[in-house]
Amino acid sequence: MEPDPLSATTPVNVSGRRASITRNEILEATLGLLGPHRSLSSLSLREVARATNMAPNSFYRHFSNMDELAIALIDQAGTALRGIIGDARRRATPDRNVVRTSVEIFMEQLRSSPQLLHVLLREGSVGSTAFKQAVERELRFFEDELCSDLKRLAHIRNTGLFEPELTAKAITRLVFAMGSIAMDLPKEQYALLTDQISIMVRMIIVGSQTMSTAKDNRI
Amino acid sequence: MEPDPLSATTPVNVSGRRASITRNEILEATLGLLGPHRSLSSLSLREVARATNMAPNSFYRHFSNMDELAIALIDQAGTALRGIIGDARRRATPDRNVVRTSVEIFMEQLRSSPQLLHVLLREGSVGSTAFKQAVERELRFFEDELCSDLKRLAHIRNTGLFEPELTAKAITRLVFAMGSIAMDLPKEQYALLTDQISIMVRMIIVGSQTMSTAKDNRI
DNA sequence: TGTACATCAGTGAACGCGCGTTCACTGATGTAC
DNA sequence: TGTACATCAGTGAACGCGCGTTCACTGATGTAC
Repeated sequence: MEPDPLSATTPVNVSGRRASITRNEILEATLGLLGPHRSLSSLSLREVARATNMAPNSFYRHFSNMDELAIALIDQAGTALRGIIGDARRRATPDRNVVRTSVEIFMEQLRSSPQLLHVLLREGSVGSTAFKQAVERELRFFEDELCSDLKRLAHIRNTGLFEPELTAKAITRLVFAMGSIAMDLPKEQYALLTDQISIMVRMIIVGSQTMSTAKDNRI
Repeated sequence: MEPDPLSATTPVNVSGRRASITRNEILEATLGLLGPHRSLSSLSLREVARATNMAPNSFYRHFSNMDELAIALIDQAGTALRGIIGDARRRATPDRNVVRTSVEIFMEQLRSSPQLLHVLLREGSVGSTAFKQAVERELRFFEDELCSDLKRLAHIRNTGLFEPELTAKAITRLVFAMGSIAMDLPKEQYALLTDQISIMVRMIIVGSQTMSTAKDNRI
């Protein structure tokens, strides 16, 4: 017999009060609210409170406003995703094509935890300045890591690379833009999109290599 | 002497009622509300009504809800931008580099009427399904037109093109993603961004050309 | 071990506000004769 | 030209609702002695 169905999952005192609320519980609950039609900037403080099963004003014990929560979530998502991609990169064998493999990992992550990527793919275009800067910062981390990879790869293969920073930026932004499209498509199309994105990335890399040896790169 | 300051700009009856309100007035007023921190999906019906200087319920004489207005605005923005780019393309001389010229026109449009581009650059990731489909439709128009251009260009220059559709899609998405970044930067940096975007586009095109003649395009 | 006390995370109740939407009204405009 | 009437775009007032934020309270937990 459960008088309150929530008490089965949440520790509750005799007074009916939540025993304790961790910052992470709030972040997790907020992630769970994100979806194709719900972005961080469209969430209300009270929605987050309901999802966390706490009183609305309890929110202020952990964050001073929704912007602060959003930024915490963006930082967390960026760190998590870079960790995953970094791990995969370090495990990558020279046998497999590195571009293809990386795009596959990215798409797999998109499939398994879309909310985490939602934060990085879709929140950058709206919201407060601090908000957008947090997303930009995370994207630049990706660009920097990718840029190192590209340089190392070019060195190994003994090919040149035209404007490595721009190449990395183009790849990052394009992959994230395509990932944003993917989020709205049925999962059956992920394989097709993985192919398409891989080809696109390959075009940029091949273009960069070719331009590094060309005499005339006037644009 | 103006008893009501608004009557100086808006025809008002003796009863204090707006003489007439056109659909276009509402669209224009809505565009004026958009900015770095304000997207279509964050606007309220009452905000639009205030900006149009009409009673909130008058909104329903023109649109059945905010989504309908948003879609009308997206269609209008897409048509307008394609017109501008199409004109410029037809006027382009073979002397000037076509990529560079097109990117310049795009960036100039971004500078002169950011609100119009805002609708296409930033509204695609949030909002209702119908909403996002409207943006996707407009972007595909761009892709199609660009694809024709690329094929024609390749034919003239007698170069190949690997996967023209994908090439066009990569360019479109990348340029729009970079344009979205540009909207938040001071205008002094537009020249720099124009350079960067031009190089990125060039990388994709050169990559596509190179891959069309390569034997091994495994990705 | 037991007692007194300080701290502070969580909360119920309340607030004022802007929101989307409805209803019935009004008065300008067009139409029939 | 004048009159009677229908239409309908624009509106004032009102509604119920969810919102962010505040206040004072409570009771669990840690600390001093």
